[in-house]
Amino acid sequence: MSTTTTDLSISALAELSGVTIDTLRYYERADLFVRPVRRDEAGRRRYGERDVIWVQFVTRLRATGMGITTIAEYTRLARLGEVTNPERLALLEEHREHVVEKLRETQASLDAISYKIAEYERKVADL
Amino acid sequence: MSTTTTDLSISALAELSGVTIDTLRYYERADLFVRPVRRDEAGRRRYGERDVIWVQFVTRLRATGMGITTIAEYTRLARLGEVTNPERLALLEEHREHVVEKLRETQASLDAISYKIAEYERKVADL
DNA sequence: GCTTGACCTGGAGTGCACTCCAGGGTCTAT
DNA sequence: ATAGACCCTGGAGTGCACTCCAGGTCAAGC
Repeated sequence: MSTTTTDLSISALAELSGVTIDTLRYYERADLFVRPVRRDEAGRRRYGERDVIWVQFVTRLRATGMGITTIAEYTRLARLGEVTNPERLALLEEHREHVVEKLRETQASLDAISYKIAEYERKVADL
Repeated sequence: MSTTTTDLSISALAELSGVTIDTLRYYERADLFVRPVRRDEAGRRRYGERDVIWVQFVTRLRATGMGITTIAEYTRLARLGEVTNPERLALLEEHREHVVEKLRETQASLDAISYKIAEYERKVADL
């Protein structure tokens, strides 16, 4: 048995996660990995299973609008270990509130747009 | 009775619509008004009721992620009159699809985050 | 042994939607 | 008639999240 279950190149992780190679490198520079990304003998990045899971979660955070610096802060806490669980919890809870609120607003705007669409449908049909 | 029901200064419209003065001027440059914004004798902008309604709708479109150029296209169609109703309808319907899809994705990501929050709650409680 | 392809680095460039600025005009109240 | 508030213009600057680039290394296949 090997110490790392998975062992992906950057292009493999890119394909798997839907994040581009450039963005993966950018995330690394922005300190969004909990621990330094492993390298092979030639200096190429090798990602393990935990990296895959991490990137997927980062993607969730991004998809809900969390900024890079906030994710970096979350990552920093994760690096410090279990003691920071309460802080990480608080951070995620606050983010969730933002997202829920944003969803509400988007839904409200969508309703207004749908109303407008209904108007157009009526007008177009009446021709 | 006057020909214009409302007659707002740019700061009044800004306050009313929640859009900054600079952004209102920016929207004007970007051609997001159906017809030229009226000016008083001194060259200052005067907004009527239709402008208010229009800006509010533009805000809905922005809030749901429609880009400035697409709104400009929608505006261009509006300028051409009722004949473009079918095109405007199509444009809004396509946008609605995008938004609905985006909402779905955001909700899915939010679910993943909520799951993570539940994990943290469990861990923090178990201490 | 040489090409091909994947990868590396630091740094520059991009697109978007604002947001700010300098320098100037005008209206109102004191 | 002077101060202060509000508005004007063209253009520059900002923040964010990528995205691209030049120039180079390295391993594998022909």
